[in-house]
Amino acid sequence: MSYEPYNHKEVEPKWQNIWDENEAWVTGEDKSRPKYFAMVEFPYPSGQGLHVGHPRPYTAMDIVSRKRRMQGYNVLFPMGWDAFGLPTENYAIKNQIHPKVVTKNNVARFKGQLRALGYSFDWTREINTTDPEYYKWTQWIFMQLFKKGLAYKAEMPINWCTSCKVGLANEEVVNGVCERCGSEVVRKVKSQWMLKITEYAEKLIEGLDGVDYVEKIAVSQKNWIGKSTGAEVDFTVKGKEEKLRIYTTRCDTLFGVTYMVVSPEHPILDKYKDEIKNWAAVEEYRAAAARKSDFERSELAKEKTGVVIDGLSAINPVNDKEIPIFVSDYVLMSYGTGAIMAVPAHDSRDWDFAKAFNLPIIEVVAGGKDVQEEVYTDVADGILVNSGFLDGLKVADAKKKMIEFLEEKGIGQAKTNYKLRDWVFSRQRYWGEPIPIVKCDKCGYVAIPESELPLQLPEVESYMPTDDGESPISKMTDWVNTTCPCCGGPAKRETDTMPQWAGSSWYFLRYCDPHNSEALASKEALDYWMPVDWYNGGMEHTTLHLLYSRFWHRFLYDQGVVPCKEPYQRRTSHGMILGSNGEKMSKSRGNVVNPDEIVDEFGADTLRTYEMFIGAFDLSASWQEDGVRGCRRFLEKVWKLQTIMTDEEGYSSDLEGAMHRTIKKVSADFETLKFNTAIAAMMALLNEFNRKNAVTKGEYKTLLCLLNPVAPHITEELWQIIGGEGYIYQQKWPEYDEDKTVENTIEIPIQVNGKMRGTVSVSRDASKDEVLAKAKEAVAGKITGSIIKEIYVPGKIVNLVAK
RNA sequence: GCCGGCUUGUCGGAAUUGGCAGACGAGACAGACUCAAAAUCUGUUGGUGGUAACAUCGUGCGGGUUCGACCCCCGCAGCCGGCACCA
Repeated sequence: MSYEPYNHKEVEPKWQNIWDENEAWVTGEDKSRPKYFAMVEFPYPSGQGLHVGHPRPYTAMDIVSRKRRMQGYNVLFPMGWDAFGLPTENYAIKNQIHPKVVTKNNVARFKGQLRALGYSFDWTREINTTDPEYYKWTQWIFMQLFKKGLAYKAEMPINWCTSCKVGLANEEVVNGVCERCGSEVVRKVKSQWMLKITEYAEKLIEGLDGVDYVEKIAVSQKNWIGKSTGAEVDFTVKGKEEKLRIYTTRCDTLFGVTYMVVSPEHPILDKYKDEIKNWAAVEEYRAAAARKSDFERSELAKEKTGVVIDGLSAINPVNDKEIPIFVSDYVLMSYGTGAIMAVPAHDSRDWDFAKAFNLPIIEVVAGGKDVQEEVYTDVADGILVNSGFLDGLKVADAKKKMIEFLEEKGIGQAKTNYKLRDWVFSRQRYWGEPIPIVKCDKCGYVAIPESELPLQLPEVESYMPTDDGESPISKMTDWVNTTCPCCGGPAKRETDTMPQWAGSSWYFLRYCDPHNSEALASKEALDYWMPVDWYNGGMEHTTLHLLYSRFWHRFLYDQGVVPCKEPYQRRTSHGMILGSNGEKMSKSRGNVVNPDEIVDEFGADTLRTYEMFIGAFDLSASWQEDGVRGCRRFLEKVWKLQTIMTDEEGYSSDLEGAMHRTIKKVSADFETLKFNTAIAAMMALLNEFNRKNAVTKGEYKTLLCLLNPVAPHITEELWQIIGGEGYIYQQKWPEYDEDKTVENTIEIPIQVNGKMRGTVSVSRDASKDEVLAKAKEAVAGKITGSIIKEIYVPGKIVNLVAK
């Protein structure tokens, strides 16, 4: 057979064009076929273009999508752009180019790069969060949240980025600095739009039961929501009617309380200002705390600081003991009630604080070491002591009994708390969705009529936030001044915009029906396509994006807009691709690899194969150029098989088992994200052909079909060269026969006292006695003493225990 | 400090989840082809001892459970990631 060396520069564009002409990846309209909705996280189209990290998840889900098509599913595998965001805006500010233009250019670049990688995205369903026809529905969903009371304005201390001049959600503050720009974050009071995600805390926990998320993702969702059950207890302020309410998960330790702590923002301080003798010191402490971010206040291994409130003290309601009250920044106003009871014997933070301030430590759970020397927190099996009516009880029983007592006396009650906080939804920025609300002096905040959606971004002269931190839109008085939809009087539009998370919180719905102008998607489309069957994304989104989008989706379900409670049936995550030095790729480290160069030199199929072969999909992996070369070599060997191909359509008898085993392994590994071992299995099969120096046409075809999802261009070309029917992407996924995956004679390892001493060949259905007899014979000279125990795991191993 | 994850040859990484540790790839070494090199092909390749058969050690460290442990349990160290001292 004539043979030309493999030229990826010809073959890859050729097939990309043919797929386009054939509309090979346009989603089928036949809703009687079983559907499969596979989704990757849509990218933010940054100015840097695609990074080698992007193709890892895209290739993985492309493999799944291509396999599903070959299995006969109607596949929806869409792509879009999460295009609102700060880098674009910052670029616009710097260069005075409209962010719309910047976005358009970046999208064009990304799209070209993705095309060159041969992904089977259905581009007829492309979406862009900055398109008014898209954000019309983002605004519409916000409006529904507003109408149901889940969007509200609140004056509250927020995280304020001194550089971006925007408020950040707690979730967006990383290591005490702004997640996006790295500048210092301080606390500032501002009126913000908030979304009541906390109202959905319980539903968001429950929803995890019905879906298939990778364990660690489900765990981080739960930890983030942070449900805890405990009790609220009222302590009396001595000599006053005033009650100081605390939240505790350890109400069994109430007898061990030796002091109380309130957060620096606690209202009780201002209220009794005049009676606090050391007010100057308290005020100074508060001022210092206000300058710190939550993160700094919670910084590790920090010395406990605080000031005793001289002039106020509290009475422990269970034993009427008088105890001091401190103010300290280790207590946060944003969790619980902003005040705690301190039990130094059994809480390490309280213990540290008590040691620092020389406060008494009273043991109330026995079982640890001396609590004066060491805190005792792991009290699951502990028994209550020094605790009046709780003495002798186990911790769990003591909790129950104490709650009964508190409720009976009216001084406390059981209470469930969540760590989750409401979502700060406003940004004082230009490049985001306008919030479709006006403020009227008479009517307050009013939603604009739905018929006026989309509320489009006005053109502004400068994208720079104003010095007072208001959005640049606030200067557009023509746009800002409007009439109240309620009373017709003068009103002002909201000038804050939505965060980038908004557009990505529902995009999967739009993919189902992207051109619908009547609704975010038709009921028919949603009924058929939702939920997303498999959603893969980065670990960095497992708390923020995932939780926000689940929240919006669950809300829409409650409103009857979507047919299912949860948006994603299965969620997996991929690991990062690191530089060859094992560090994160970054310009400053000089270890960035540009995928364009790899595609140019080695081809898209090689890049795809390498990114899948690089290591376990969910772990980070470091980029090795030698590994890329190895994958190119593999593909070239597959290419060369055409020179040793015979005309037989079937499998040769000596390789039949290997063929069936490989089909089985590759099929299973693609489902469990073990792309690396799937490719290794195909390499091993190829080596078999080369060892024989022959491959039948039937064997070759099967290998090409298995490899096609990973390396679609070269396999398509080879399919044509060897005269396969139609296109390879239209073939059926290879099937295997379970019986043929098992070999008739198997090698059984023989151990003596747990150490390998040899192997024996036996037939697959050999009896235990037969195997043991052979085994003893095989290792006869290696046994000292007599055999006292014989272990045979059928088909696996023999272990002879001798003494 | 808390919560996850990780630690296996020279390197990237496998190991059907308690059953032959090191698949597959890379690198290195040797050979073939070549005037030569590259490419390609073939072979060898965890350490130690031995001509060899083979023996022995070996999955971060220390213990344990088990006929048998990379895998399970207890303790420790190092690295990576996340974090909101959550009472």
